[in-house]
Amino acid sequence: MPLAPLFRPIDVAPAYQKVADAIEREIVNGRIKPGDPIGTEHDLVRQFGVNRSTIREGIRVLEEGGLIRRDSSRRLHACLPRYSKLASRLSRALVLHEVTFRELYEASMTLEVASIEGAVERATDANLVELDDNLVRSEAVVGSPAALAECDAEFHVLVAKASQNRVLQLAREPAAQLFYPTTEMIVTGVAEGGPRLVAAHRHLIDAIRRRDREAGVLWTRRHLQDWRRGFEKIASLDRSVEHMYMEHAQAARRR
Amino acid sequence: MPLAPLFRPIDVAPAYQKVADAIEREIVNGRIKPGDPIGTEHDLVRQFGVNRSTIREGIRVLEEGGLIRRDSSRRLHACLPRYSKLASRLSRALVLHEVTFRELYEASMTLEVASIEGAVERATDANLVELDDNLVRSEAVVGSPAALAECDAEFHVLVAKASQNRVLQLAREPAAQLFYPTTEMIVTGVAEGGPRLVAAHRHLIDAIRRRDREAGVLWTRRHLQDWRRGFEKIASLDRSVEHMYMEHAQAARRR
DNA sequence: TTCTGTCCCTTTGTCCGACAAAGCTAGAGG
DNA sequence: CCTCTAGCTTTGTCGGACAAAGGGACAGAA
Repeated sequence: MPLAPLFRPIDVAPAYQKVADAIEREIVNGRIKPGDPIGTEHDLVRQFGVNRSTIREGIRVLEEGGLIRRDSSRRLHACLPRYSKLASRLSRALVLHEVTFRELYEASMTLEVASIEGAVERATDANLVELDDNLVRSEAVVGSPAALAECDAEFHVLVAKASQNRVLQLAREPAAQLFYPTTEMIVTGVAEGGPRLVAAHRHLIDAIRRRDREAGVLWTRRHLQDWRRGFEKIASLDRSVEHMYMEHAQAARRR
Repeated sequence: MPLAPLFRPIDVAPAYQKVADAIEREIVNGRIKPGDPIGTEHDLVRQFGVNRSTIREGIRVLEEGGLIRRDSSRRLHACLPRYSKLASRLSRALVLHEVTFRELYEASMTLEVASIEGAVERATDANLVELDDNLVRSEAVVGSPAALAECDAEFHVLVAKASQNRVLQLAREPAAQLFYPTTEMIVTGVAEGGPRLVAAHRHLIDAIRRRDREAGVLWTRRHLQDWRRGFEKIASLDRSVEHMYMEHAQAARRR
């Protein structure tokens, strides 16, 4: 018979973890604001009363979590975690969990439609300028799959941004990052892929400008279905996202 | 006139970063599989030819990224990043970016509807057993706001799980984590809140069991609108998520 | 046999001290 | 007032050290 649970496990976190937690707490509850400097390592050594090596391990944890950064002069300061970095963590996780392209497609259908709906409703003139600019650049590289795929990824980021909904913006990003490399492959393999992609973007911008929700949703669906048709010429939707796709996300994260 | 670009910038990442990158690469591209042991710190010192302090800093980075863990005996091994941990990173970021409850509500409306649609279409018997079990436990604690809020959070995780779409599962989690504390406040403040919540869950399970998509979407909408009405009795939807809400997520992550 | 206590080796967490390289600062010199 | 150089500071890395805890092997007790 197992023992009755008389004691709860004791909290014995290593010192570096406690250092990280302490600093994190100050940032998350707002006592340290984004941009505020954290002291030097030596300062932290004095404040926490532990060795510099221990402090440094704690700093690594916070740095990886995106809560603190070193500016150009390597001084530490608190900062707002950046979406693209967080999203690439998630993309990495999705790859490791071997999600299928079907899951990506289905989730993106939902998320991109929601994005366009928000954009149609709330896009500002500044958003439209960015989108127009993206369209011009896309048209210029319609013959170059890699560059076009990059423009496509940026386009959808801009649409999400135009929705003014940061939760949505963040939620769609991981899946979108995994789409990106396949777009390049599809545009390469399917002759009319590039022009169709740019045409869809044009219709989407138009829908946003006219605040025409129906058209926005319609063209988003078509755009994604185009991706799907193109993808299915190359592979099955039930294939899991493969490891090699991560290399794009990795390169993006390092920037 | 600027110099012709004769040289590319040299990669001058610090050693600990290179260590982390090297190990990450092996895990992400599949040469090290989840569960595989990483060597001891001493092994890594030998392999990379750097000091143990440097190795340890690299390990912290990977640990925080969720790519490696220490098992009960503190030995290192690769592992699959856990959704709840990643999601709480995102929740933390959303709090720091001071997103509004309106953004949360709008995004969740999309994500939870998509979840239920997937669940209605693909839920297995095992999923239904879990949901039924959750319902029973919810009914038992309908008078206790904290416990009920926890059940509610779990319920929606289970629905997302039943959708069999892990991308969706991951995408909805950050917003859901921020909902959780407010649910407790609402159930506390609004008398009929608890019973209505449980009733909605019952209808949702019923819709999943009958594979009735319309009903599923309808009751998800109602459920969320209930939350919204309850929330608006307490505060404005345009208020930003506040720092104190993070404490729940923090506690969850530490587990 | 099965459990327990002991000894030893390994591994981790932490500490100390040190040093080169790069940034920053302030005073010297124009 | 501006520039340049000589410190001082800070970071990244190194080497070595030690206590605590885990794991394994082994002997003795129930």
